Amino acid sequence: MQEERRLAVLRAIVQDYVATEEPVGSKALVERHHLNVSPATIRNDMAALEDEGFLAQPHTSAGRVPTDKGYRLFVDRLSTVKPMTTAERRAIAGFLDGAVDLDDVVNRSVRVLAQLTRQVAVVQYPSLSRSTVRHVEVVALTPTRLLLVLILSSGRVEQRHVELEAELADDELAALRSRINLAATGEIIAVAAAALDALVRPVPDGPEVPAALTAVVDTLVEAMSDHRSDERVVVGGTANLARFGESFDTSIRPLLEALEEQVVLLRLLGEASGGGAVTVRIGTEGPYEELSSTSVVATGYGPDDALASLGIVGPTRMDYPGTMAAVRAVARYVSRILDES
Amino acid sequence: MQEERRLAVLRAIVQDYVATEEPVGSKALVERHHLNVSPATIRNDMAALEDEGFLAQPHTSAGRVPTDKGYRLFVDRLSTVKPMTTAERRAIAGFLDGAVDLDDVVNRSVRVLAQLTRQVAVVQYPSLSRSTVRHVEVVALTPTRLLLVLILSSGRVEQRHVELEAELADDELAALRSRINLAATGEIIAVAAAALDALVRPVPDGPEVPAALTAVVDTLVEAMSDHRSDERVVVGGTANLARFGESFDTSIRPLLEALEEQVVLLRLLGEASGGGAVTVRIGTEGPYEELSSTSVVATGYGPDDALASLGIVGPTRMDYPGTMAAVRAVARYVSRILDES
DNA sequence: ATTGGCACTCCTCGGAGCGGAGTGCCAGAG
DNA sequence: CTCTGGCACTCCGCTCCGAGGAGTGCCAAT
Repeated sequence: MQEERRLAVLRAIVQDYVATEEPVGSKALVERHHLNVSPATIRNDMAALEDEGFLAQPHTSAGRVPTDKGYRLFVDRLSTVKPMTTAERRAIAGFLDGAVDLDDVVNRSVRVLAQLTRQVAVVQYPSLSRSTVRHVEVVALTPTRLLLVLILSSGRVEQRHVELEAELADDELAALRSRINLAATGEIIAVAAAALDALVRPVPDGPEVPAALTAVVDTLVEAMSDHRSDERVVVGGTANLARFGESFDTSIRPLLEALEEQVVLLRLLGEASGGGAVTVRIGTEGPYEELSSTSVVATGYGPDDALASLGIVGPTRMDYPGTMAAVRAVARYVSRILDES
Repeated sequence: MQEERRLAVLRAIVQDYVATEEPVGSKALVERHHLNVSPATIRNDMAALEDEGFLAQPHTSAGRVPTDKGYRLFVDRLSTVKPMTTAERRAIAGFLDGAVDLDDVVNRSVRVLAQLTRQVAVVQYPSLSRSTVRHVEVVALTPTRLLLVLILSSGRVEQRHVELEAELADDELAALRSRINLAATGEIIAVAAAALDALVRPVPDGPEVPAALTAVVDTLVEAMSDHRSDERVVVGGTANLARFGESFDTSIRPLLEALEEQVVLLRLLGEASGGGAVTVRIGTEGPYEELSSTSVVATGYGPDDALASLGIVGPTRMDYPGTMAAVRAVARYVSRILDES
C-alpha cells in the first residue's frame, strides 16, 4: 500500500517540479495534490525515495528534486502519453500540408515541433542509405560535360558533374541513360550501387566498357555511398533556449555546441531509429557528459519508422508526457506525407 | 591638432573596450597607448567626445564606453580592414575547396565564417531570381505522372511533380522536353518564365496547345516565381552566443528570436547586397529595436556581388576590422568557387 | 593648451544578521 | 507496523552596512 503512495508521491513531485522549477517540499505537496495524509508521512516517503535514488536534495533542508533515475521511472511507469488536442492536430496538419518539397517538409517539421514543445527541435533528413532510386537523369551540358541528377524515393535530389575525355553523341547518351536506369531504378541505394558497379566490371572476352559509362557510374556510385549527406539535420527553436533561465554556462553553452555538431545530434537521434516507440534519453544516460542536464525525446519516421529520426532536446526538467505526444504526432504526420508524395 | 588626438583617443577607447569588455578610464588609456600627454588632458578630450555623442558613461565615475555613433565613426574613418594572415586564407580555401554541391558550399561557408569571426554567421542561399536556367529535365515516373527538375546556374535544383489528365507517349515527352529547354535554357529566371508562358498562350488560328505542355509550363512558372525559396538562409555558430556573457535577456533572447525569423535575417543581410563593399549596421541603425545591442557585418557575393549576401551578427562591441576582413575574404572565395563550377 | 592636485561620486565586494522553508527524528496513537 | 503532531535544527537567500577603489570634474598653475 505505501509502495503505491510512494509512486504517487514521486509522480506528484515530478509534476510539481516541472511546473514550478522549484524544489518541492512536503507541505506544498499535500496541499496541491489531495493526498489524504500528513506532511510527516510524505516526508518519510520522500526519505525512502531518496534512499532508492529517485529524489535528491539540492541542499539539506530544501525540498526534493527528481533525479535522472526518478524521471526515468516517471516516464516508464508513472505517466501516460498525453493525447493531443484536436486543435494541436489541426495545427500540425495545417502547417505541414503546405509543404512543396522535401526540404520544405523537413523545415516545417522542425518549426511545428519547436512550437508545440517549446523546446529545441531536431529533424534528420531522410537517410540516403534507406531510400530507393526513383530515377537517374543524365544531361549533356556541353558535349564533354555531363550533369547527373539522382532522384531518390525519399524526395532527395543529388546532382554531380562529370567531365568526359571524348565527346559523346546524342544516341550514345540515350543508350547510357537507359542502361543506367535499367540497372538502378527502383532499387535500394546499396543494391543500385552494386548493380551499377557490375555494369562496368570488364567481362573476359566481353564487349569493351565505354569510358563515358565508367566515368558516369563511378560518380554515381560515389554519390550513393557519400554518407556525408546522411549526416544532415535541421535544428530549430533555439530561441526556446532562452527559457532555460538559470545556469547558462553549465547547460546552454554545451547544448549550443552540441547543436552545431551534427555528428553528436545524429548519434542522439540515432538511438531512436528503432521500431515505432518514442525514445527518451534522460540526463547522463547517453555518452555525452556535457549534456548531463538535458534530455532527448525522439522517434523514427517514414516507412517502418526507419527512414530517419526527429525529436527534441530540452532540459531534464520537462513535460515528458506532452513532449512525447507532440514528437509522436509530428513523426506520424510526416510519415504520412512522405508516403503520399 | 587636438582634433587629431581626440580621434586617436576614440580609436584607442574602441580598441581597448573591445579587448577588455570594460569601460576604459583615462589613466589606463595613457598607459596602454603611449599617448604623450597626461590623464587629465585625456579626460578633457573624453568629455568633449562625450558631448559630441561618441562616448557614454555607464554611470558617473566609471570609464567611458563607445556609443553606436562612436563605433560608426571608428568604422568609417578610424580603422583599416585588417588583412587576413596567410594561415587564415589557407584555412578558408582548404575548408571550402572540399565542397561538392551548392548546399555544401553554403554550409561550409557558414562554418568558416563562424569560426573565423567567433560570431554567429549567416549565409543566404543564392537568389533564385538572379540565376539563369541551366537545364530543365522532364521525366515520366508513370505514364501520367511527370517529374520536373529545374537546374539553375547557381547550382540550385528545384523539383516538382505534375499529374496529367491523359497518358503521354515517349515521343511526345521528348518533344515537350526540347520545346521547353529551347525556350528556357540560358535565360535569367524572369525571362525564362515569360518565354515559357508565351509557349502556351493560345495564338488565334494557331495550332492548339497540348494540355500536357500547359500543365508542365504552369508548374515550372510557379516554381520559378516561388519566392519562398528566395528566403532561405543558413545560420551557424550560435554557440558563439555563449560569449555574450552578460545580459542574457536583453541581448541574446531577441537575437535568438531574430535568427529564427528568416525574414528578419534577410532584411538585415539584404541591405548589404550592393556593390562590392562590406556593409556594417551598428546597433539601432536598422529598423529592429530588439537588436539594439548587436551589429551586422555583411556583404554580397557571386557575380557583381549581387547573387546573394552573407555576413555575421554580433555584439556592437566587436572587432570590426578583423570581422570585416573575414567577411570580405569568405565572400570573395565563395564567389570564386561559384564562378568556377 | 596642458598639467597636477583634490574632492566627490558611485560601484563592488565581503561580512553580519535575520526570517523562513523544509527537514529529521521522536514519541505517541491507531 | 503505520501514521501523525511536535520540535529542534540546518541552511539558503535577503538586506544592510561599511570599506576600498577606480574614475571623474574642476580649478589653479604653468
